[in-house]
Amino acid sequence: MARAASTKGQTRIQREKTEAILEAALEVFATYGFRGATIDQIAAQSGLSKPNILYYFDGKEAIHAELLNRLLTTWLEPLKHLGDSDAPVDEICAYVARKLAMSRDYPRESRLFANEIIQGAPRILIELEGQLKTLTDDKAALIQSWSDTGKINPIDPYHLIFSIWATTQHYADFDVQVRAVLSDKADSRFDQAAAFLDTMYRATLTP
Amino acid sequence: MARAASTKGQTRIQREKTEAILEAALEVFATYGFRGATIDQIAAQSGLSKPNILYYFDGKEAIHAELLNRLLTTWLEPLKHLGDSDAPVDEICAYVARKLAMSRDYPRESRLFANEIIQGAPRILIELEGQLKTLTDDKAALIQSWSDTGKINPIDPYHLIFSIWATTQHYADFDVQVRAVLSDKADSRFDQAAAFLDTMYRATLTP
DNA sequence: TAATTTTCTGACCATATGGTCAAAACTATG
DNA sequence: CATAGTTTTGACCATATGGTCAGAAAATTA
Repeated sequence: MARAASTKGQTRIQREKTEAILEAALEVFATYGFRGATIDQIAAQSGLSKPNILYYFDGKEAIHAELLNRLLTTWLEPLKHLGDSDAPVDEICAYVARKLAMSRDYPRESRLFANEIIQGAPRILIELEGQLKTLTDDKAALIQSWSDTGKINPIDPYHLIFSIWATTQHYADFDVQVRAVLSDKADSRFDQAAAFLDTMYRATLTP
Repeated sequence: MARAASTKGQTRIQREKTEAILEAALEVFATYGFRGATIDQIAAQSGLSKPNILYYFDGKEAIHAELLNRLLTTWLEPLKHLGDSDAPVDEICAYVARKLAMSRDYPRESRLFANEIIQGAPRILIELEGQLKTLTDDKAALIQSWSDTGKINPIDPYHLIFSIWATTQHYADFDVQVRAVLSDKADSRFDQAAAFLDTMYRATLTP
């Protein structure tokens, strides 16, 4: 029997099929949210049969859980890299750039996350109150120390972080809207965004 | 027979029940998205029976369509009020404040909209490419003119608008996350946000 | 108050959906 | 290649869901 959630002791087929399912599920869950997605859609998307999918995962919930599980780590990665620096403004702008790049390169992951949060985070709230809060508190303290020592303008570190999340993820989550508004200028939206955000955060933070 | 989408020539009962249904539907659609929401949930929420709901609306799609229809106008209202001014920075900051107030006062509307956009805006894309784009082009031109005449710092007006949408709507759409991170400081989140955003946009825009 | 119209409901239907299972097909290995 | 183990599937089930309809209940009008 299969159904291994861990990556240990898996056969080639197990690894391949599990990945194929998660890849397809990411697409489907990101587009329709948990309740709106169906196993049949994931089956169609992955080219596997429904029973075959349920051979590898214990159900719809389990697939979704595994996706969220893998996602959170990746998602917090850019923020983890925010470290102390002699040039805090550059450090924060670099974080903004990394985060924007993630919206460009992993839009589905961003939407999966967004769907979950908007709908009240029923299956990830614990992680938010744990991992996410801890990490954010940590980095907010760092930013606060820069603020206190006059290395950056005095601002609320938490809301600075929120604004960075909001502005960068916007380009993944609201991509259709961004494209609709920019229409012919939409192709270079990520480069434009990078330039704008860099300008904005430099202006905001530079003492 | 009922099923009037217009507000004309309605009886008292028609008006009341239609509103009750839309109110309940807003709650449900905002929380679960279109595909995730069920008529039974709307029935339970509104205290009406399912057939009774379908007596007033031609189906799930029709309820959702009516909600989106009413929403778009309200939603674009704050941006419409952005007019020419001798103090463009104040004008834009006032817009930010209005938009943030909408997130505070109408979080469900914000989430309804967010759900729709994230999921690819299948039933509102036309409006985005029409009304929304037209209005945004209009206001972007205004901001550009301020930029050109040196009344505000030179910035990309479209991405400025995107950033305002992103940062303000974030407090409605990602409310659970904001609360989880701020925990005990969460109660005053809208006041904190107002102060932070005002600081950020003043720094960004003031020449 | 009787007739007429509007509103509401229980019972029902067709389809969609999450999930199961026995057996078939396939793979790896002694 | 035979056997043991793994993977896959068609057929199936129970429940959920969008929606219908004939008639009952309530409201309105004559």
